[in-house]
Amino acid sequence: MLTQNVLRNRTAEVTESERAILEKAISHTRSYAAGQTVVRQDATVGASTLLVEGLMTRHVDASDGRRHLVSIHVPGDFVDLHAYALRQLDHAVGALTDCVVAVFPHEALRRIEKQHPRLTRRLWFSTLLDAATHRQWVVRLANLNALQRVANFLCEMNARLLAIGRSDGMRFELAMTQADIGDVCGLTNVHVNRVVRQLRERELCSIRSAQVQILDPQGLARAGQFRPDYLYLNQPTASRAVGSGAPATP
Amino acid sequence: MLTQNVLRNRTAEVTESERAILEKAISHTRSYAAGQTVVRQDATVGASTLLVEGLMTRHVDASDGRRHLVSIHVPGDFVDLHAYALRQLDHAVGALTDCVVAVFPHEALRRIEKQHPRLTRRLWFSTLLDAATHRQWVVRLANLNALQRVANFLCEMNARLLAIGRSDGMRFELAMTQADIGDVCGLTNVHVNRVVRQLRERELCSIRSAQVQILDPQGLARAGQFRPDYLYLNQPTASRAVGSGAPATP
DNA sequence: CGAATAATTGACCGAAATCAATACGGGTGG
DNA sequence: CCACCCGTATTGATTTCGGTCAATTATTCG
Repeated sequence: MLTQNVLRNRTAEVTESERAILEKAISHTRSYAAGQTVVRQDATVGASTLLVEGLMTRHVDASDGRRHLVSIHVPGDFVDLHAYALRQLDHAVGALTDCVVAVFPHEALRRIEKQHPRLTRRLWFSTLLDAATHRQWVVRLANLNALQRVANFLCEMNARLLAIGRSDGMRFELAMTQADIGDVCGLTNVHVNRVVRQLRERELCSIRSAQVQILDPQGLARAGQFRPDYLYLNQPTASRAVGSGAPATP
Repeated sequence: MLTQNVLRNRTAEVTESERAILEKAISHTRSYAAGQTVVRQDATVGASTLLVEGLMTRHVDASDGRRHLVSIHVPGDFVDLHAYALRQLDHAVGALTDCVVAVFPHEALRRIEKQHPRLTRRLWFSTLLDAATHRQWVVRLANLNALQRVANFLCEMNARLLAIGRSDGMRFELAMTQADIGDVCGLTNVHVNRVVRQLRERELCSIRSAQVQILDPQGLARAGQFRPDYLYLNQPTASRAVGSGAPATP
């Protein structure tokens, strides 16, 4: 069941029959090794990618060889669905870890668009949630300091992985190097390292060999000013809003 | 003709008949004074807003009173169209300058969705372009220094205003304070001021009483690593890609 | 085991923030 | 018309956060 996690991390849960329709739209699956480019920037693409296993990035290759991350994806994410409408991508798609993806030819998506308006709407909806995540990244980068950014990012990944059953809320695998985290948070690997140490010293969380152990969920969320509602996630269990939420005197 | 600029800044130009359909979906127009909140965060909204005149922001109100900008909008932008599908907003919408907006009740949009799939697709498309702009903001914040960020932002605004006829490519009005620019670029007002001075000294551009005068378009774009293709804009005239574009050895 | 990759730590530097004071500009009201 | 005010812009002095450079230690994996 390749689509087992599709949209599962999102408020709009797909039904069983919709899942079946999606399964039929898959032309094939493919594996990628960590570091491989899945879709080259500026390529005109004829298919969209559903991530089944692993982590993928969306990034811009800078002229100096650096890689500018704009997005990270977990299993169940439709990585480049928006390419279906945009035709041309403004960024590249790559495998951050070893990955398995399911490929949806745009032709099949076009058929779905014609025949299943309800499902189509959900797919579109998921692109809007991508945009919401982008906005969270903007806030993180523009307004938080190094420690806050890393804490915030770890909370985000915890929430997203929790929604697809890849985290129990306290512990999850995150196969990213400190340099990768730096790319996400706009920091150097060296400084990420220092921040990670601080998080450990403050007993908020610890990272050891790609395992993130959250010691103080509330404290980590507070430290990262993390508000899960941003992501419009299903919260299967715990961790609702943390910092009192928006007061906003009317 | 309130919708005169709608989607005009985008690749997908609407036809005259589509414009007429949109006009009919407007329930009323409204004016807002600079600084006013148009949509409060977490409000459930029943209408979406097309900006007709002025500049609007999308932002998160932080607990410390600061305002975290995630987006800026120019005339012709459907500011919160995505709220139509999301129902609930993850951020507030505000008037940065005095504004005029056209209000589209979601009921009317629902009618359009039923009867005009082609137009519906264009509207959806415009939300994807919002996401593309978000991605550009992420890159700007994560990877550029202060001078590059401001230069990049000015190029973005120039390109977007050019597309709707509010810039001639060399000069445009930008009714933002240096503190506002700082909110966009993740900088303090003080440092924005220093950067603006540098831009003037390097003869790239000058800003005087809300008028941006671009002295060296190529140089400014280079300084800001600006690539207009990000925004999927119609380029009515000049300024195609600047820095050779993606080489990407296959 | 040994090579490569990743993490860690220290010393030093530099970009941007902070704090603080001053100048400007344009609108208001006497 | 001018004086006053308030928001904005400007500039300097100082501090701090994060980057850079460099070396060392762990891990991982073939």
